Amino acid sequence: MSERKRLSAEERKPAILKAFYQVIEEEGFENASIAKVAKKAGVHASLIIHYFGTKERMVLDLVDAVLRTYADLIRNLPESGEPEERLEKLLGLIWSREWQEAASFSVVFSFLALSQRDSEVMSRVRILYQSYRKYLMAQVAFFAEAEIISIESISAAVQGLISLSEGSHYFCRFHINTEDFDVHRTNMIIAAKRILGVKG
Amino acid sequence: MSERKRLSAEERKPAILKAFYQVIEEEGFENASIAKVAKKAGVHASLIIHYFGTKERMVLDLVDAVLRTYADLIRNLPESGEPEERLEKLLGLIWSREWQEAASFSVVFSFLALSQRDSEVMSRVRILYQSYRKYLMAQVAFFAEAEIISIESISAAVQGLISLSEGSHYFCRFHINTEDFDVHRTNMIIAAKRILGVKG
DNA sequence: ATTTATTAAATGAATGTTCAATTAATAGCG
DNA sequence: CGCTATTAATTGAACATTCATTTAATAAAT
Repeated sequence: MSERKRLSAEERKPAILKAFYQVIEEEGFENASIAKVAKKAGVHASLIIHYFGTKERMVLDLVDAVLRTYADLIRNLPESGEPEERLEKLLGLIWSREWQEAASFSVVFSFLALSQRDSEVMSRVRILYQSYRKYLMAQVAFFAEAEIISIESISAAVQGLISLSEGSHYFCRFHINTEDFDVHRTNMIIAAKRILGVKG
Repeated sequence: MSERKRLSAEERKPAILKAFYQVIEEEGFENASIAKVAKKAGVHASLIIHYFGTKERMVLDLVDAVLRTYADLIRNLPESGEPEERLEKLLGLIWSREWQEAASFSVVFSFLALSQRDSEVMSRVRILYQSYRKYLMAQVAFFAEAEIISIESISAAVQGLISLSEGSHYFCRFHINTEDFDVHRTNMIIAAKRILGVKG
């Protein structure tokens, strides 16, 4: 409840975006009005317009921020190390709690729905997946080269991996119980290894 | 542009829901107002309130309708036949165009986002997944019994299958090109067979 | 004659946005 | 240092629209 005021634009804008994110999480994208965001951020509604111009642009800025979270996760995936360890580390990270909780389900799904109508959002999401795909292609090629996996096609294996991980992260909440997360993780890593044809 | 009027409640309500669905698809859940739905359905806004009481209930009715679409797909999955054929048929149906296009991405994702705040929606979605899971458990058990697959745990395999299929249906649009759908389908069936340890 | 479908008109609250006013920090200059 | 001019952050009040919903009236079918 600190009544701090007079922040710089550089500090205020992220604070507003954070408030926006929280409002979406709590009340849904369809109910996240500028007035509510302003209240949550502790500023006047017109300040939001002053900084973002329109609500539309604020949405786009939040989309960017959320996608950046995922881009950072991908950027921190292992690029070096011995084949076996690297593979273990990779799968461990994809099914880590950090990935699972990188962003609110509610927010992400609203943005993915939005991507179907908004070509700006769509293209940004696609760029993200492209980098994920590119990274996995390189790694799977490396694992195949090292002969610790057995696959027919690199791109097919990568498609399988991405689909499994996305489905697993977003839909497991509906078909497993909350306390089964650890079991689920283990199961998914087993499934991933099967898709990759991990030897041994 | 037929100016048909005076439908029975039985006919009008689904017509309104269809219009609602279309408005969500075109303009997004957050912009789907009663006024727009009324215009699309060719009726007065107050008629919508008359039939559904509140917008909230109309949303819930549409959620039900969409979930019923998926429930019907699950209900029509094979329950009999020789093991090999049945497995092929099952995977073919999961990755059929019918499943892929069962409902609009935009609508489904908005509803899944909604499920995070609305316990009514959440419980209905979970019930659907439960029936999907139950069906797959029985089938996978059958395939294992017939020894055409090799798995450690039935529930782990089923979790893998569901995750793969969901991830594949919803996220493939972001990491593959539109014209690659057939290749994608093939790849996913291969991945599914690996998860199941299909022999031969 | 009664029920049912449908509209008309009006409601207050909330929407995103504009523009001018106000306050606080910063920089220039003696 | 201190005074002042300028810039930047923030608010206030008003805007026309749109929102979901209510109540009463009308039209058509039974």
